[in-house]
Amino acid sequence: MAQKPSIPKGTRDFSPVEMAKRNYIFDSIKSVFLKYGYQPIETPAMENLSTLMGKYGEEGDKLLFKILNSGDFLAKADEQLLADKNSVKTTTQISEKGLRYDLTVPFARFVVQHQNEISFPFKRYQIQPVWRADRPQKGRYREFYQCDVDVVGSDSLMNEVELIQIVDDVYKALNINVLVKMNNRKILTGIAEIIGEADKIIDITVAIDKLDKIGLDKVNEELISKGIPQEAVDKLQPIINLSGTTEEKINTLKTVLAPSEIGMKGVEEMETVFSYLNSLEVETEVELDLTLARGLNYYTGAIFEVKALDVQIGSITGGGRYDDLTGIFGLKNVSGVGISFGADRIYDVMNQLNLYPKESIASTQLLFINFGEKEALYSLKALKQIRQAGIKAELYPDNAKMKKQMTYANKKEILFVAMAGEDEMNQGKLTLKNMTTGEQQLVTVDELINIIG
RNA sequence: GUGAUUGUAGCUCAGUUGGUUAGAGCGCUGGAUUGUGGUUCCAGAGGUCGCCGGUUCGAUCCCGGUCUUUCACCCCA
Repeated sequence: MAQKPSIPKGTRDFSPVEMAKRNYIFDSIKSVFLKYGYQPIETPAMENLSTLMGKYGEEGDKLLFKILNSGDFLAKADEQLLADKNSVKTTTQISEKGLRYDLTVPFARFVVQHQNEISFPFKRYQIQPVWRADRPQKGRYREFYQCDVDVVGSDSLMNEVELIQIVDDVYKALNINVLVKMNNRKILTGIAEIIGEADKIIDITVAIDKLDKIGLDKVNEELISKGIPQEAVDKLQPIINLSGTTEEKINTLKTVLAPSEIGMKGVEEMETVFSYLNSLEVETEVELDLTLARGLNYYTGAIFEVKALDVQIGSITGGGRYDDLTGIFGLKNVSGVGISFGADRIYDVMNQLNLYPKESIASTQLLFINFGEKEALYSLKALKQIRQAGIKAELYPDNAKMKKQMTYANKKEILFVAMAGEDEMNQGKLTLKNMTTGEQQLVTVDELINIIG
């Protein structure tokens, strides 16, 4: 027990059965991305720390996994800093690489670095793991997969509409009922403006984002504790409590936000997106939710979040518009919009609701029993033909006891077993056994392909 | 990072108010059945009771530390 190997906290192994399920999810998502003309890219697991640091706020810097420099990494470290146990400053001297924290920042780096090879608008998708040094919890891991789709180099709101269509397609394909929540950072900025607290925009959004979880009273308490005057909090109430249809909400916002130019711009953007969604008859429900804030600092326009309706879990997809992400890396005026599907949470939802089609997770369909060298060769020839017909089939590699071979088929949930011994070989046929019913019949290879395929 | 919580066979869990050989079910291996699995019956293997240290004549049990699990906060997919 003690000597047993283990894996780091918050990481997981995936068994063949789990991989079949995960691949079904990845493949479903990927095929939707491809259908809309997005192209895949990959970036390294590790980035230079200078690329990563400062992009996710102070909190994010702490959650980055840092990689120790190779060789005698302490040699270059400042002795005074070491003596002072100054972890933050020492880190910059002994570590210059880190594991990626998300796919968006590496993508921004990619776009800037390859700007001359890329023709804009650039539509890419990226499915890779990311790492966060967070404390693991349910649905929360230190290594998990993100499936990102982004468009950069286009301001058009058509992109926002397209992303929602993609969400609609993906979750229809996976058979998960979802609700899309949408908001706009400009509206939030406008709200902060009209209550006269423009500089407190982050505190305000972080607080009202918690409305669902902690309730109105606590949200107001938090606002006050962040130094927002009671008067401003009062002014905020009708906006936080905004209800009705999307149309009604937008109309209310138009009057409330009239004094704020940026706020009105946000309302206008939302109106445009919703009108497209209506005429395109997107089936998934899309709701305007002003309490949706998303902590990320770089969103500037639309903000999305997708929640599963039948399972209690955090958001399973999120994203938004960021006008100046590449700006940090020196490329100005390139706007992007994208969303990220949380594969691991989707996996949890799929498992709980057991939504996998049988075919998607089936492995071997047919097993040949091994009776010895001559028989195995005969089976192998049949197998070649059977595999060409697209049937997943295998021969048991050893001339083991029948019972062992049958048990193997059982364990692997193989539906058919084929037996070719002397009798069958003489007739040029095979005995095919259906493992569910127990029925057996003597058939030719062609007949077998017909039955199984 | 803060505060809790968990750890006994491959898996799910009993148990010991500190005392000789720590149990069950499932699974695994072999046999009944040397061309027939999933049912049944019989037999067997498998544990330094998470790890390190302390208290004690003696620790799986008590104490401390550490790692791991789960949960809340923070933050987030």
